[in-house]
Amino acid sequence: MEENLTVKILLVDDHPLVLEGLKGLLMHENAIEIVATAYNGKQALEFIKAAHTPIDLVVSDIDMPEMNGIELCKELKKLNHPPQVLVLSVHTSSTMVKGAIAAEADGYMLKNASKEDIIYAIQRVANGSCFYSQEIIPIIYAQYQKEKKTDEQLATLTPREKEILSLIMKELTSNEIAEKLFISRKTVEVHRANLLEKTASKSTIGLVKYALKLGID
Amino acid sequence: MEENLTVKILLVDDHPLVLEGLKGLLMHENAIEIVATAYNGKQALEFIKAAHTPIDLVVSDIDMPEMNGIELCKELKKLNHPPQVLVLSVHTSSTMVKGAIAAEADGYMLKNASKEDIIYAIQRVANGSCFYSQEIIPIIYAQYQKEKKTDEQLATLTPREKEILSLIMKELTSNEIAEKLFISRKTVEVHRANLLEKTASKSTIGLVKYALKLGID
DNA sequence: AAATTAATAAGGGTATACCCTTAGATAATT
DNA sequence: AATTATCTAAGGGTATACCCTTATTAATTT
Repeated sequence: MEENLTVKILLVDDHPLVLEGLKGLLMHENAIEIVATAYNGKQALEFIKAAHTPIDLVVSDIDMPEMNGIELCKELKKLNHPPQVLVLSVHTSSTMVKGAIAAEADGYMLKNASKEDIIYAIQRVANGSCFYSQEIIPIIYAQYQKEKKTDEQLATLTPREKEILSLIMKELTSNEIAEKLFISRKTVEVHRANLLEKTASKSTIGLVKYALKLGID
Repeated sequence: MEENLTVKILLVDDHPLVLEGLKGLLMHENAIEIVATAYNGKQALEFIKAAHTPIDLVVSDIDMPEMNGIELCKELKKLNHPPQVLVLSVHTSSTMVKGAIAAEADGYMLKNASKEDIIYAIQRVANGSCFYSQEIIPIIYAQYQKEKKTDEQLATLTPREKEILSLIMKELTSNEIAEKLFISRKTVEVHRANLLEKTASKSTIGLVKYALKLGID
């Protein structure tokens, strides 16, 4: 992409079988050159740092001894010219997916994908795009569904309560809220008490947590 | 999928040209039958509710008069046997994408996609899977990158401060924290004051907002 | 050796939050 | 017509949070 047309790849997986499988898959792609393989993140990182030929793309497993794929990705992205990183994993758990995204991985591919999908993903990521298995989107999706449920709980708050809650969130005291709304401090306190009860909070802290879940900030 | 092999589709878009384009694209797919088209969400919803033939898949634009695609999706998913919904949009903004996900859309496809991708997406969603354009994942991705940045801010908190912050988040008072940690209430208050200063918070409310951003809850 | 940072503790003071109860006015609902 | 929900207000009381200052100890860093 930058100077040479062939994409230089480093494969990282602690299972020799998987490495062999990937090699077999990519062997016939003539725009792809597998420069090296590594058995864990540490080994991969050392190779990249010492390499005379720059690596364009790292395809890495997550579960590995010494240094896992997410840590590897984080370290790689700290480099001056970071390679693209495609994470290849069996995990569909949200923590893994989030971890990879937070580590700035350019792609997250599930290992049960078809040959075609894997080749497609590698080519996409190698070209500077990203690729995420469709299966992982419902995981992020689940996150938003939680919010949706609490959306209905918000409906149980009266308009005035919502108004006061949003002022509380702006770090206003009861006195300041009273002044702003031209009502008594005592009235504000009644609303606060009702808010605490409705949200089952022990203190304003719980209230703030509740409000943030609903996107009030 | 359920009783008939052909997927019954309703197309929704306020631009006749787009409807024509979609029809043209899907015309030659013999597993697909375009049952009807609508110019906005309201029209589509009315059609679905009145239809004798159940609709398997609704392919809808977002920007439309009367009722937009996200509202339509929300309403559709409230039905007893909700159809699959594929949102088709020009928007790459995170609010749109999040909105669609929250509305339980089964797919989000960008309008600049290729013919093949559109057909692939429709078939995937029609089969009960989901499909999201790869381009939208970095949008959700951006969410997690924000967290990463604040991650470094957390490092400025001392271990003790982090410990106390997490107890504050559990709605414990200074007294309760003092008892738990076998230290004086006054010491806890010093830590609180330092936390407020470090996080530039006016009160505990700001502290809670800060902590939640970092995933402490 | 000196300086900085972190954790600890304390006293005094004010404002705020939260608990309790009671109660009037309005509007919507049954 | 009667009930219910909402918003309003108030008094009294306690606990908590937050402000100010000062100070000792230990560990780390310069």
